[in-house]
Amino acid sequence: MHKISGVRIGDNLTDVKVKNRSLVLSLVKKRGLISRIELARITGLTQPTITNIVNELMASNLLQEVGTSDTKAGRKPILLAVNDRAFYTIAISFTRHGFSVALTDLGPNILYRRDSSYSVLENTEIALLELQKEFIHVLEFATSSLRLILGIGVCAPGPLDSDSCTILAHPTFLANKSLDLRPYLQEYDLPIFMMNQADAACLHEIWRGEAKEVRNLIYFMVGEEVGAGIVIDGIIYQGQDRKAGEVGHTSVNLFGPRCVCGNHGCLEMYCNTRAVLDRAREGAWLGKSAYLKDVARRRETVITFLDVIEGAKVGDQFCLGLLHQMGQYIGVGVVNLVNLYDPEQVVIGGECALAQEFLQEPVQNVVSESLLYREYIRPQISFSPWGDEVAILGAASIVLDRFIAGQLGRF
Amino acid sequence: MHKISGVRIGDNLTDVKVKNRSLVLSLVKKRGLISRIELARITGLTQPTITNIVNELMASNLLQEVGTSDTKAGRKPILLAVNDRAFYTIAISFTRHGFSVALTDLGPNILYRRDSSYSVLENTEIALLELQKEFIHVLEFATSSLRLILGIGVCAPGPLDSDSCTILAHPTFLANKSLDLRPYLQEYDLPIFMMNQADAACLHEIWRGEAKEVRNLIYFMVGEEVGAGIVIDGIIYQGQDRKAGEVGHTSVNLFGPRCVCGNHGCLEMYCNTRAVLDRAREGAWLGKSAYLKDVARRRETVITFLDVIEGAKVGDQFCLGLLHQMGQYIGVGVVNLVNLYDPEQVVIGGECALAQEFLQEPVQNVVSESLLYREYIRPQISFSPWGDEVAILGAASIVLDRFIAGQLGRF
DNA sequence: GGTATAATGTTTTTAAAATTAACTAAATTC
DNA sequence: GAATTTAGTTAATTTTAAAAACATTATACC
Repeated sequence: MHKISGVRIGDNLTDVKVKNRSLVLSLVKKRGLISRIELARITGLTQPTITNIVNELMASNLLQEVGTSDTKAGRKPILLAVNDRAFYTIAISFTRHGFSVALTDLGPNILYRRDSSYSVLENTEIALLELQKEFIHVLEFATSSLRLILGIGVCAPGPLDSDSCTILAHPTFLANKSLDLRPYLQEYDLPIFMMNQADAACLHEIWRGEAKEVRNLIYFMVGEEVGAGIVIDGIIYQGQDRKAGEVGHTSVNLFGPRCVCGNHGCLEMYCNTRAVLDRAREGAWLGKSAYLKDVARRRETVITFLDVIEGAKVGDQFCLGLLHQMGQYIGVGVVNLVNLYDPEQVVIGGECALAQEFLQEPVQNVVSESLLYREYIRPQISFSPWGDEVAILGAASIVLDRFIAGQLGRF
Repeated sequence: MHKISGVRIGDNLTDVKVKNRSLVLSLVKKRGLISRIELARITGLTQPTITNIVNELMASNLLQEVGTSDTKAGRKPILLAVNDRAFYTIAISFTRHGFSVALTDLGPNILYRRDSSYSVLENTEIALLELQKEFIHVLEFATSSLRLILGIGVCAPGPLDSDSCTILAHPTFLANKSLDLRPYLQEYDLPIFMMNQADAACLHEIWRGEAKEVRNLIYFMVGEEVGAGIVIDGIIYQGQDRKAGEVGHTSVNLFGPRCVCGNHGCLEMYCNTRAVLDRAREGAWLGKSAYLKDVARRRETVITFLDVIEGAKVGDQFCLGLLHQMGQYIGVGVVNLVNLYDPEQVVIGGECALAQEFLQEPVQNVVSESLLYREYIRPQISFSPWGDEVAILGAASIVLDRFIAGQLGRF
């Protein structure tokens, strides 16, 4: 059963200690400000135990006392907070169009960031050498705190293998072969952690976003790719081989056209931004949307998702219709996910979240009409407000997550 | 965070003890025969710790020494086994057509069983009084071991509320209102645990079926209902409100006809046995199948799923076609589930499993052609061999599961 | 303004768990 | 039949959180 060679599955006293310290640290991180007595109440641990744990974490410079809060009577509780500057991470995010390297603290706040675009890079090898250069640039910026860097978090669309630090396939030109990133990120021998972009973004929502205290969460990411991050009992679930959450390639029209993945009528074919833009271009071409036709002519460039949102904002009926339809398709995805996972909350993220004001209603309507157990459950559905930055913050959150889980030493 | 009033989320020494005893007991249960030294190796606990735990479990009569096994040299390891007769459970299974009450041991082997059919029961109240009668019958059979009964496990199709021991809705006539079973199962004040039938069957596979050592499992149940049991990291996942796994009501044809649930083109509309039988009856009526036409005429009764299987076995092309198509639809479900959950194994159960020989190939073909990450992962797909008995064995497994998890005292 | 009260947080002692190290037991090998 | 190998146990130790007593710091009320 669960025989993972070298991993203890039985518990001993050290495990108890590690788990309780993780628990306290994560509670302080998620609550922001919290007193010892409240920690004791929430965890069920005794006050002396909390005092001891807090003392240790303060000795490691991870926790700080920051003022007091009020009570009706009696001694005021001392508020504790995580010292975000205790440790740092290197965050690397690959997208379809380029990559970014950043230095973040435990916030994770971005302290320094460098972006590169594939468009100016001739081939994969040149791109990776560029990555190496940018990585070293960031390390140089961090020079005074090098010892405090916990590790490197990498996220990318498409399949990865975190153990071998390899991007197995990438949607744009990097994809020619599987890419082992280790040779390019060797300085200081920092540990590398990799995750799918949806899972990484999900970790960001869990650690400092909209879902900090959610036990069971689906982070539904809809952009050029459609995928999901899954949180079960407060822990991200990636599947047996870290390939879970591919909701974009579940069939929602088994009689529909074949997707590039081999499946028929994949959800992604209906609700990703590319599908919307294909319809937008057609609408512009056929003159169904005066706004989009004008954009296409004036800018002599392709229409973007932001153009569609802009069109909707100025009242263009065709753009409004496009987003309404997109919302309905997203709603279908939400219904399927909720019927399968019964989460407490669904956070909708990715580029589509920029169109929240136009998507919210159709999504909610589809859920109200089609969810199997709508009489009994009503999952909270919200949109991520984090925009583009979620990619790099997600990458940083991978390291943060490993650190707080206690699998990264240091405390 | 996860503040469940009254539940400790921090760990202490007692938690370690309970967890390690649970772990040892579950390992012996799942392995069948195992020595102390192997337990030590698998768990990572030391030999003295295992000795202590085993001594305690033997003192509770839960473990027994049963012979030795061989080694190349040295002392032979003493094999340990769970004493299935140490404790008993009452298992109650509701189906569309009736209910069963049984006494089982920890095997769980069925020691005594009584079945009732709704068809001879006038209304819900009479049915529930019948349930009470049967329950008392079973208790009378168990009279000498009453003290050793751990609890009552109940499974049913449709939504339940385990906390209030209530069937919220039932597909057949019991459904008129939500049913609180407590008044009818009060004798001896046994604890009652309820679960959806797919989840219960899944627990059976985990504890003594085909998936005893699987970390991440999907039990895909296809019969009149279509649902799934989900195992994540060795533990059944039921969702925030125990409504997860409703794969039968995920849309696989969002432009398709409306399902009774409100959603469009639900998977259940394509691959459940009723859908197959509708097509079978039509085929018999239109004379597309000589075999089925003959069955319908000869027996003057409706065609059953077993008839279709029988037809396929004697080479009837129409029946073969029906099952082939059913296999393809099941395959679509499997692909969607695997893309979402990335399990180690998928067990296909329910009435459809009787047609394994005809379904296996089309299911596997769809998976080979449509699974997103077919290059990287190859989940094991198998059919449950447990037939009808899985319902009552599943109900018993609910209690077994709670007991071994340590949430049911006694050890 | 001083005393009772209430709430937070700490120190000291204790109990309970698994570990370590040393040991016993039972088999094979030569 | 002695050396070796493997399984299992005993006794002492370490480490953890709990329990009980205590210290600190605020409000309330006369």
